[in-house]
Amino acid sequence: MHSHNVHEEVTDKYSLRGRVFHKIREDILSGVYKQNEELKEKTIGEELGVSRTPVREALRQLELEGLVNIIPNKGAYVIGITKKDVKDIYMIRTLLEGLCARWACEFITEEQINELEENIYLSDFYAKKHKFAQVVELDNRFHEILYETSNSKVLRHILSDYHHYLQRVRKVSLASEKRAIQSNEEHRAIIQALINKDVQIAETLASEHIMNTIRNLEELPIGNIYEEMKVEDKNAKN
Amino acid sequence: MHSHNVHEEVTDKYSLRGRVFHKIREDILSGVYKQNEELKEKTIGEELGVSRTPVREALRQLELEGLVNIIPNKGAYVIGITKKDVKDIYMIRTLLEGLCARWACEFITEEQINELEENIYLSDFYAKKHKFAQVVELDNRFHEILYETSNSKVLRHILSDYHHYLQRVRKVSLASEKRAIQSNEEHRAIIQALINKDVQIAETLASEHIMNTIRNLEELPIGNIYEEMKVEDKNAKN
DNA sequence: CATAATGTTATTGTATACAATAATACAGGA
DNA sequence: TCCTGTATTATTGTATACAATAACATTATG
Repeated sequence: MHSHNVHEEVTDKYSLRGRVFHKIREDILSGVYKQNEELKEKTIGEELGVSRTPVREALRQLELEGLVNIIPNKGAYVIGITKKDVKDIYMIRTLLEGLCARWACEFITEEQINELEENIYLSDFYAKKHKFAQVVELDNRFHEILYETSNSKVLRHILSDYHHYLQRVRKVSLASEKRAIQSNEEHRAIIQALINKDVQIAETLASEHIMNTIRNLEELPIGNIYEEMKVEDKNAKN
Repeated sequence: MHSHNVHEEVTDKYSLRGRVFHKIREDILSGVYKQNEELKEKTIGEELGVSRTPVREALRQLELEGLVNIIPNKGAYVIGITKKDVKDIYMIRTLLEGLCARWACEFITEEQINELEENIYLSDFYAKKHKFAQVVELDNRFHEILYETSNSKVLRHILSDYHHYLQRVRKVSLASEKRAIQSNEEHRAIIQALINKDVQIAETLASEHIMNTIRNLEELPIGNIYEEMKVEDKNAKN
């Protein structure tokens, strides 16, 4: 998950290494590779038509991202994400999104407000048409903008990491018109608080937005959310 | 900064790549390399007596750690840490250490309590003798144990990353008997709350402990804390 | 038959060779 | 002089070769 890094996301999407990195990450997060599956440099390299070198670099990075466990001289294994990880991340986000909104009150720009408002408008449109892929994409964008408005590289980065990490879960969460519309309403309320520069309200609404997401997830049949999240083996620490 | 990863710290300290990685990281965090300094694969490899390959892998990882900015086909540059980053991390930690203490109430073990109590006892001893290096080391250990007691891989990891990241700053912070002793008192109070399983108090005390650290830092002459943290160049985003 | 030793194979770890790209220096012309 | 184009050099990007290690199978031995 990430790199809880105080870092820019500079991993070039267009270099060979960057492409390999993103490809493997997507395949792990979307369940193509299963828990504990071994990722062999040679095999992956052949699949993607590249040599072992960029694959190795990508795997080393994924190790830091926490998605892969590398045992020296042995191999790289998929770590994946557990139910508890998901729950913990949502709890952490509840706090940090609140902090983000608090800071945003001070730094948000006219331009960002416009972009956020346009985002919600579009999202309503797609939600009503049940085009949930677009809704998820817009939700991504909404939060990314929000993270920018905090004016904090550190906070933006950690939230961005977590948000991306939960991509798969969110796809389920937003796949109903009711929740999608409700989510948009919550977004709208947050923006209004930011416009009013009402620090307390903004923080509370942003926190509650995440808590509502947790609640929404818990109301869904568990199987749907976590079906690809296999039980960890006995070596897993937490 | 780091990988805000939901990951195990598996980077092997004893493999070539691992050693190179840790060496460069330490050199960045301790100020051997300055802001924006270019890190050349060949040069570093020669200095450490290894080829470019492990250096490259290390640099790619440091990119994810947020300590290095890699421009494709150009080079790797030291990012470093700004005053604002430090402040932001402390703000984030204020929230997360509170959450950690809250969770710890449920999961802390007898053994962990003993280890924490021993830790404080020792720390007082060294503080009175003005052996501040040991005090810092024990403070590291104290917080690491605390993070373990949260029973959350995710939370432990992010807090661990931030804590390590601020190593350099904390060395200044704890370098007075007064602050070191006070810090120990705060630690003692936190443990007592954990023993009593008083969730509310534990959370508050843990949060306040971090806030006190910020306050303490701000009372020190700025130069001491940040002297190696150079101004970012115009390309820096935040 | 079970087990230990050994040889074989597969896989990762590291070094190096070559290709692609970017920075630099220099020369020529306006 | 200043600008521009070109050649040279330095550096990174990728592929590959070789070394070290681990996993596996096979054989020998009790």
